[in-house]
Amino acid sequence: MEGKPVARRSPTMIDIARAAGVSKSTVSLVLRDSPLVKGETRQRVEQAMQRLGYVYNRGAASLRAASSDFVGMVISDLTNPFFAELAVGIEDALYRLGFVPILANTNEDHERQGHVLRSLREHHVAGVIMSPARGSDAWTLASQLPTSVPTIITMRHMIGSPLPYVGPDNRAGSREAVEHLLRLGHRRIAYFGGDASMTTQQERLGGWRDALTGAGILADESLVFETMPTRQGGREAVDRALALPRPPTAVACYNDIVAMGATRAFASRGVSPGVDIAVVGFDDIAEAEHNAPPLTTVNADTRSLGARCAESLLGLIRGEDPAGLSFRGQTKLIVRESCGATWRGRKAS
Amino acid sequence: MEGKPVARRSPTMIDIARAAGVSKSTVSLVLRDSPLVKGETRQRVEQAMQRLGYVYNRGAASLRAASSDFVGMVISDLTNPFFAELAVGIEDALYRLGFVPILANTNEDHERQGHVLRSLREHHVAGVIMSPARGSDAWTLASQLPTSVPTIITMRHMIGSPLPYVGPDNRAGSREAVEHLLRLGHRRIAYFGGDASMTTQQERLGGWRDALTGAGILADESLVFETMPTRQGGREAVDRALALPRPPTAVACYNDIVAMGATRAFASRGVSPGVDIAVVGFDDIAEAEHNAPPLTTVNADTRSLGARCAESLLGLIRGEDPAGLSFRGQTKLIVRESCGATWRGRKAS
DNA sequence: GCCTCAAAGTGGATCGTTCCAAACTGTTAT
DNA sequence: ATAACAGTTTGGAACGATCCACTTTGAGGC
Repeated sequence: MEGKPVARRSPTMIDIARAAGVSKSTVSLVLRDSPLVKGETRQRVEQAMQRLGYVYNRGAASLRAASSDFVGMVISDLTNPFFAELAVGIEDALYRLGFVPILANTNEDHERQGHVLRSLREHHVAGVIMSPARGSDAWTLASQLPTSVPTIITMRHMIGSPLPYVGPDNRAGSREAVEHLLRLGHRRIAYFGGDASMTTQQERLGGWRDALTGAGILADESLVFETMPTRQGGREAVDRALALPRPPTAVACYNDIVAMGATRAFASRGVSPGVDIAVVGFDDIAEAEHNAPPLTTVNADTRSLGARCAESLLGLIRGEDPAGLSFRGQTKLIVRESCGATWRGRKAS
Repeated sequence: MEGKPVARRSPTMIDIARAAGVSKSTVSLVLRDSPLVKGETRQRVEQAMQRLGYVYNRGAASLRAASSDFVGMVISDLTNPFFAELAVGIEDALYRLGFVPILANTNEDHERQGHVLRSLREHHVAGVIMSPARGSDAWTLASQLPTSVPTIITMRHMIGSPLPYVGPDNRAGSREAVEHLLRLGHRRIAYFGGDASMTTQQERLGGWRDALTGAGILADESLVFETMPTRQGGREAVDRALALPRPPTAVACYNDIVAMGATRAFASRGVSPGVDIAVVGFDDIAEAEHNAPPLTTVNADTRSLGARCAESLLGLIRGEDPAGLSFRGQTKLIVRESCGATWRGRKAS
C-alpha cells in the first residue's frame, strides 16, 4: 500500500554488487575504469548504479589513500577585490586539476589563521595555498604547518621561509609606474599607503626608490605616507600630503584601493586627479577602469597568478623540486587617465 | 648516526594508546572530552598526543558519522563585490558554527554547477548554500540535489522550489529607492540593467513599478533598459536612454555595478550624475561610497544575510521545519550624492 | 588427459575513527 | 562471603572504499 520504498541510507558499492550479481571488488574496478572487467559485466554494474542512484563516497576512499583531494585556500581578505580575483583564479585552476578548495578567509587575523591551518591538517588536505595574514612570520607558520603539507605562499613573500612563493614582481612593477611619472615630467613624487611590516610594501616602496635614484633624484622619505592599505588610508595620506609646504605633483600608491581613496579625496579638496595631480595605483582591479578618473595602474594578471598557485602546488604534491616552483609574474603598466598622461597628450595634439 | 627518526606516517589513536598504555577506546573518549575518563589517565593520554604530534583525522571519523562537517558554498560570481561580501558573511558564520566551507564559484555556468553539486554529494557535505547560476530552474536543481542534502537558496529566489530562501526584500527596497526619486520631484524615472530571467530582476523591477503606480504615474515600459548586470551593461543603458527624444531625469539601477557603469558613462557624455541626472543603485557594496559621485543605494546588510544563510542551514540540518527558515532581509535606503538630493538640499539652504 | 596461461573476478585485510556491550576495579550493603 | 553498584576501561564490529593475492574459467599446446 505504501509508495515505492525510499532508500533509508544511500546505497554502497556492496549494494550495487549484490544488485548486479558481482563482488564489490568488481564494482570498484568498474568505478575506476579498469580494463580488467568485461564489457558486459561493466554494463550490468553501471545499470545497477543508475537504478539504485549510487553516489561515490570520496571520504571512504581517501581514508586509505593517505591524502584527500582537498586543497586549503587561505585568503587574508576576500573583501578586497584583488584577493577575490586571485581566489577565483585559484579556484578555477584547482577545479580543473581535480582538486576541491576549502575556503578560509582569515581577515588578517593570526589566531584564526592558526585555527584554520589546524583544521586543514585534520582534514588531511593534499596541500595549502595561502596568502599569510599581515605580519605572519616564517617561524610561527612552520610550527603550524609541518613540512609534510605541501604549501604555496602567495602575494606576501615570507623571508626565511623555504616554501615556494607565487606573486607579481612588485619592485619592477612599481618602478615602471614611477618611471612613467618621471617621464611625464614629475619630480616631486610621493608614495601613499601600505604597511611597513609587509614585504609587498617593502618591494613596492623599493621600486619607487629605484626609479627615483635611477633618475638621479633623491628619494625624499618625507614624501612616503604609510597608511592602512584601504580607501580610508588613501584619504588620510592625501590630508597629510596636502598639508606639506610643497605638496607632491604626483603619487604612486600601494594598491588600487588606496589610489581610489586618494583620487576621491583629492577631488573633494578641489585638486583634480589626472589634471592637477597624477595618481597611479597597483593591481589593476576591475574597478580601476571605472574610477573617476580611470586609474593608471600596474596590471599583475591576477587571475593567471592564481592559476599559477594551483599549478605550483600540483608540482609540489607530485614531489617536484620546490626551488623550481616559485614564480614572479611580470607586470604591465596600464596607462589610463589618473596620471594625466592621456589628458596632456590630448592637449598637446 | 641519523638524526632523530622522522615519523613515516602520522600517528593514529592506536599509536597514542600504546604510548599512554591505554586502549584506543580510552583515547577516543579523551578526544571527545568524555567525563568517563579519570583525570590522571586523561593527562597521560594528552601528554602522549603532545609528544607524538598527534593530529585528529576528521575524515576517518566522519566515515561512520553519515555526514561530514563540510558545507558547500556555491557562488554564482565571486568577482562581483556583492557576492564576495556575501561569501565572507557565510564563511565567517559557518566557521563559527563549526562547519568547513567548500568553495565553488560557478561563474554562472550551469554545467559547472551540475559538476560541483555532484562533487559535493560525493564528499557527503552536511549541507549546501547556493546562489544558483543565472537561469537555473527548480526542476533541474531538484534532480541534481536530492532532498536528502539540506540546502539553502540565497539571493536568487527559485519559483516552485520548496527549499528555504534567504535574501533581501528586493521589491520593497527598490520601491523605497524609486519613491525617494519621486519625492525629489522626478517624474521620468528609468530602470537600468538586469536580466528578465532572474527573479531578482523581476522583484526589483516590480518595486520600480509599485512606486510609480503608487504615485499615480504610468510605469512607462519604454524606460526599462534591460542589460547585462555589469558596468558595461550600465554604459549601454546610458547610450540607449540618452538617444531617447525625451530622456529620463532619474534612473534606478538593478545593482551598484550597473549604477557605477552608468554614472561613469553619464559623466563622460557631459551629463553630470547627482546634478543633471539622479542615479540610485542597489546592494551598497563597499565601492558605492567611493564612486564619483558617491552612490545613493539600497543597503541589504549583505554580511548579515550571509550569516543568516548559515544559521538557516544549521536549522535545516537539525531538522527544523523548512517553512520557518526562509528569510527576507529588510533593506535600508542610503542617501549619498548620486541622486542629487544632498546637492539640492545644500543649494536650497 | 594434463599442463600452462591469460583473462576475469573474488575474499579478506586495511585505513582511523566511533560506538556498544562487556569486563574489570573497589566500595558498600547484606 | 556475596551481591549490588558506580566508576573506569576495553575489545571488536562497524563505516565504505582500495588493493593484493588468490581462484576460477576456458582456450590452446603437447
